[in-house]
Amino acid sequence: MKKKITIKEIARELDVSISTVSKAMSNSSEISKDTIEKVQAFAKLYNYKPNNIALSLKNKKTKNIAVIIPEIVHHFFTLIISGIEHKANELGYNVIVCLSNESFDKEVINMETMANGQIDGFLLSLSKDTLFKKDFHHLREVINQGMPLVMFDRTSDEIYCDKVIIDDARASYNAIQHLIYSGCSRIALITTADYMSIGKLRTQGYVNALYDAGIELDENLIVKVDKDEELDEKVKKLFDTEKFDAVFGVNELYAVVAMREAHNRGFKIPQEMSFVGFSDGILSKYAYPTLTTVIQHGFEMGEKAAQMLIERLENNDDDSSYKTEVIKTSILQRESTKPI
Amino acid sequence: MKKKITIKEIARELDVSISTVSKAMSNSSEISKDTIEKVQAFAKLYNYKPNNIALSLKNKKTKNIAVIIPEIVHHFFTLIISGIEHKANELGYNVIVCLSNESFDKEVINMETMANGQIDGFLLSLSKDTLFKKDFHHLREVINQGMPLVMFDRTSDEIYCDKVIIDDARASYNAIQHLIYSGCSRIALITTADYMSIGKLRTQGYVNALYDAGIELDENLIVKVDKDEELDEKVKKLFDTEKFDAVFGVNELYAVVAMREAHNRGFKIPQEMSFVGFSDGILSKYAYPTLTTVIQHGFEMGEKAAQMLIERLENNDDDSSYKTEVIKTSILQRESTKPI
DNA sequence: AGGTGTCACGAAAACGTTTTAGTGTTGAGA
DNA sequence: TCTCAACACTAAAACGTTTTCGTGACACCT
Repeated sequence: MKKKITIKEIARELDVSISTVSKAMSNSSEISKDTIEKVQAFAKLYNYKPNNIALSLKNKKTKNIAVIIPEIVHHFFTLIISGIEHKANELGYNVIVCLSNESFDKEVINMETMANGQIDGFLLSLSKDTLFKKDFHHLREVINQGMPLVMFDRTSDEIYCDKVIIDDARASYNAIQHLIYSGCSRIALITTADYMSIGKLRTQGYVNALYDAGIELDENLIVKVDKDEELDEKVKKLFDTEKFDAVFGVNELYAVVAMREAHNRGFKIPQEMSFVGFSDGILSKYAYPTLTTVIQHGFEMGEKAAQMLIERLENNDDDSSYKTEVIKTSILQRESTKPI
Repeated sequence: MKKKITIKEIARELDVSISTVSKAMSNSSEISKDTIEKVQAFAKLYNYKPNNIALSLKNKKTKNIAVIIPEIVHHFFTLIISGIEHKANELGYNVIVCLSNESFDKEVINMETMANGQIDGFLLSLSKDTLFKKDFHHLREVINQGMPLVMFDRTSDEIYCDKVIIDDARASYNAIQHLIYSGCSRIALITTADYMSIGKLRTQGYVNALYDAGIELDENLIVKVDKDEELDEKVKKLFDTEKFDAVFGVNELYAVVAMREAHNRGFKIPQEMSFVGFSDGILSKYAYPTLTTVIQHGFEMGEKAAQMLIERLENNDDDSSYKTEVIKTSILQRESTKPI
C-alpha cells in the first residue's frame, strides 16, 4: 500500500525546495529546463497528483456544485441530473447529489452542510414541503453569502435568482389543444394539489385552452390528487360519475393509471377515449397502448441549469441580473390519441 | 452580502487568540465559562460555521463518499442511490454521484479525479465497457493507495474488496420454479450478452431450474439481446418461430416488451402465456397486466453497501478480511402469472 | 520566601498547495 | 572594478482549522 506522494516529499527526495517543485510542475519559466524535467519525471514515476482539498482551501473554490432534488426515483429528475452531470463534467466540475425527500428540514440541512466550503454553488428544485410552507430563509441565506443559486423546475417567485423552468401553462395548453384538434371535447384533467406550482400552471393551461376553443369548463372533470395513494380511488370515482372522451394527466403516472382504468372498463383507446400525459418517461413509452405525452426535455434543462450556474461562478462580474430560461416542450404523438 | 466569518475574525473582534476561540467552540475545559459564553454568543450572532475544507485538510478525511454508477436513468440504480444516500447521511457522510455512462474511460477518469483527496472511499458498480474489457487497473490502484472500495451489483471476481450482490442465479432459479409450479413448461428466456455477469448468472439459474424440474432445455427458447435496439426485432422473431407458454425476462423491460407482443398477437395473459420480469420498477408496476417480478431490494443494497464502506472507514483496523454480502430477492406475484 | 499546582490562555506547528518577495551567483557593460 | 540585470532558486505567508506544548498569574502549603 503506497500512500499518495506530496510535493513536500518530492522536494525532499530531489533536494530542492517545495516552491521549485510546484513551479516545475506548472512549467514555470523561472525554473530551468533540467529541473523541470527531473521533477516531472519523478512526479510521474510516483504518480503524483495534487491534493484537491489543499487546492480548494488555497483557491477558495472547490469545483464542486451541489444539486438538491426532492427525489431521485423519478425519471424526469434522473434526466435532469444526467444533463447537469454531463455539462458540469464538460466544464470541469463535479456534482454532489443531495436528496431532500420532499422534506423542508432535510432541504435546509443539506444546504447548510454544503454551504460551508464544500461547494461553489447550488442547483435546487424545491421540495413539496418547502413549497407548502413557503419558507425560503435558507435560500436567502446562501444568496446573501454570495453563493450562486440556480433553481430549476420547482421554483418560487419569492426568490430572486437564476431559474430554469418549463412553460407549464403553455405546454399544457398545447396538450389540450392537441386533444381538441383530434376531436375530443369533454376532457378530464387529473392534477396535483394547488400549492404545487406545476399543478397550478398546468391547470391554467387546461382552462385557457378550453376557453379559447369555446368549450365550457366543467369543474367536475377536474380531479385533484393530494397524495399518490388516493390516485386509484379518485380515478375510479371520476369514471363512475362522469362522461368524457379524453384525459389529460399532469404527469405520466396519472395518465397511465387512468388509461388502465379505461382499459378495464372496456373503452377503446384512442377511438372512444384519448389520453395525454406529461413528461416522457419509461411508463409512457411502454404503456399499453403507448402514451402520447408532453416531452419536457429534462436533460436539456439540467444542462442549461448547470451552465448558468457555472457561468455565474466563473464571471464574478455579478452585474448581470438574474435570468429565467424557459425550456421548450413538445408533444410526442403515440398510440393513445387519434392522429390529427 | 455578508461573507462567511472565520475563527480568525472572531478572535480579532473579541481580542483573544485563535486557539482560545477554537477551544471555546468545543467547550474545552481549558477555557473559562465566561470566555466560552462570550465566544459562542458571538459565533452564533455571526452565524459562524467551521469551514469544511479546512477541516478536511486537517483531519485528512472529507466525510464524502463517491458512488460511481453506469447510468442513473434506471429505476434499480436510483433505488440503490436512495439507499446509499439514506445510510450515508444517517452516519454523517455526503454522497458524490458520478456517472460512467457505461464507459470504461469515464469510469477511470471519475475515479482518478475523486481519488485525490475529495473523498474517503468508493462505491462502484462496473460499467458494461469495463466488464467487457476486463481491465481493472484503476480499481487496483485506489485499493493500493489504501482507499476503501465497495462494489455492488456489477462486480468482478478479479478484484478483492467488499461486495454487495444479489444472488442472481438463485433469484432466477426461483422465478423459473414459480412459473413451473404455476403450470408452465415451455419457458422462453430473454437475456443479455454473456459478458454481463448478471445475464450469465440469470441464465444459469434458468438452466438449473429446468434441469431440476426434469424439463429438457431448448436452446431455441433462449434469446440473447446485445443492444436494446434489437430487442423488438428479436422478440418478434421468437414469437414467429417458437411455441411457448411463459417468458422470463432478465429485466423488466424485456419482459414488458415481450408481454406487449403477446398482447398484440392476441394471447390471453396469464391463461395462455405467463410473464416474469426482474427488478421491480415502475414498468412492472404499471404494465398491463401488471408484471410478476423478482424484487431486488435495491434500497437495501445501497444501504448495505454504504454501511460496509463507512464501517471500513471508521475501523481502520483493516485486519478484517473482505466480505461479500448477498441481498435476498423475493418474488412479487402480480397479474402476469397464474396464482400457484 | 520558596516551591508547587492550577487555571486560563497563547504561540506555533501541521495538513498540501500556490504565490510573492526575496537572494545568491553569474556575466556583461561601463 | 563596480553596477546591473538575468537567472534559478528558496523562504515564508496564506487558506481555516485543531492540537500540543508552553507560560504567566495566582493561590496555597511548608
